[in-house]
Amino acid sequence: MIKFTPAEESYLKAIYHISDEGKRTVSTNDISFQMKTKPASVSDMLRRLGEKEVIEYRKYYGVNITEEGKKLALQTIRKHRLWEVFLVEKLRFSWDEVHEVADELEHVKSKLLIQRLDEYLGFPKFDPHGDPIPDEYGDVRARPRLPLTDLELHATGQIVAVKDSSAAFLKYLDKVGAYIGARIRVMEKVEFDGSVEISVDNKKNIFMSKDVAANVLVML
Amino acid sequence: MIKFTPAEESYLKAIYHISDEGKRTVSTNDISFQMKTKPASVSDMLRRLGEKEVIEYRKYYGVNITEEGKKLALQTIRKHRLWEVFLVEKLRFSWDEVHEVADELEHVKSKLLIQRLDEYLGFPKFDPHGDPIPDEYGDVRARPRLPLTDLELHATGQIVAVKDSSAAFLKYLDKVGAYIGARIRVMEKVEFDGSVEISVDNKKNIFMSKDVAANVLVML
DNA sequence: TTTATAATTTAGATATATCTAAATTTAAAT
DNA sequence: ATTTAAATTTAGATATATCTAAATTATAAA
Ligand SMILES: [Mn+2]
Ligand SMILES: [Mn+2]
Ligand SMILES: [Mn+2]
Ligand SMILES: [Mn+2]
Repeated sequence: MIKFTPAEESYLKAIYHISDEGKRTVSTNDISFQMKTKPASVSDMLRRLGEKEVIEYRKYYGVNITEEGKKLALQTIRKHRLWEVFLVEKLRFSWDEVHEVADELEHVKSKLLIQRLDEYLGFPKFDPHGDPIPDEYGDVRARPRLPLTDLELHATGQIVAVKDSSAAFLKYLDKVGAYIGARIRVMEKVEFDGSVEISVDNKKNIFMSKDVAANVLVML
Repeated sequence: MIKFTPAEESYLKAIYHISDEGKRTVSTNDISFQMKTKPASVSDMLRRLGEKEVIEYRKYYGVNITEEGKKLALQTIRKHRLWEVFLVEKLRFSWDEVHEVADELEHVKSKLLIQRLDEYLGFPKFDPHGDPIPDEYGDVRARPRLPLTDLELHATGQIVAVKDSSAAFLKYLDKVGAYIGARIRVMEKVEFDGSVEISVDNKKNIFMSKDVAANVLVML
């Protein structure tokens, strides 16, 4: 069994996430941006991850994650999301406080720990941001979801996830009263700036700029 | 605020534990043994910890932990023991499975996490091995405890902790039916080899070699 | 097709954390 | 008071993970 350092796991996770956003090949700069490290540091890491065969690395042409790499990344993502559920469900963290802590907890090495945590949490399928939790084999069943901006006028749906998980964005959603699970209806669409007005749980109405709405993911 | 790496925290914890066993001054070799690293590595770390003023380091003469260092060590010990309680109480780990995992979890940096964990666990005062959990200011109220070997014939008491926390020893105690909280009475003391026979909860009798009994700590 | 720009890699530096082997110091024995 | 042995430190090496500055490569523009 090859061993991976926390840094290697984090880079691999980043590469997986970027791949998952549609890009087949991931560039050094993409990773550099995501990881907040310099491109030079990324190049060095890519060489090492390539040697460990979790990515295919062609100098100057970017990387593709291998099947082996995907599995590993999904294990780390699984741990990250389970810990996020734990922090919110058991330790009363708010959804904007969990990410940094989960980024540390995800590297703790113990298979038993994660099995038991999963069981203790009741085998949750989604994390506090609505993202699916891979099973122990790395299988993820993503539910179909689309940005709120794609909904037609008068369409109804349910908020199921957020695209941006930054504390700032999440706190803003809290403030206006948007949350995962909320039943919504598009009350108005402003052509001019793409902003929308939605009703939440048939109770209150919320105005959202296009930027905000684009980061709110819904299910019909 | 000076920052400390996981390795620095671990060394400091080791130095604290060795100091706590009576030694005022801790030697390089003592630390090397405890940390399972070479004396050369220890010397290097001591230089760094000395610069950060958590220990007083006089070359060739060993180290003394400072007040600042003691505080820091106790914070790490607090985290370690709270996580051990979590693993046993919530995740059904056995007491011989928790130490290595807690050794990783103790380095996760989040004040809120530990506050909430403490609260979630109901502010436990002792870990699964009977060791006291320092409060958030580093105060420990150690209960008086003595090795089972010190008990007189026919004396009664209660098992409150173990001195050796190795998996092998803990599993052995499980096997013979000794546990923290057990009410015991010394039924026989063998002069020849120092072994003892004790009754547990007035139900069953256990034979213990001197070596085992010396690592079982009791309260009268 | 040449040239310029942007992306990327390499080289060399710093910091942490470990090791082995050699040098040094302290403490014990003669 | 020497000598020796044990403990400790230093020197030099390796591995990880980062950086800045310089060199290289690929791609877009002219
Ligand atoms: Mn997250
Ligand atoms: Mn999440
Ligand atoms: Mn422990
Ligand atoms: Mn313990």
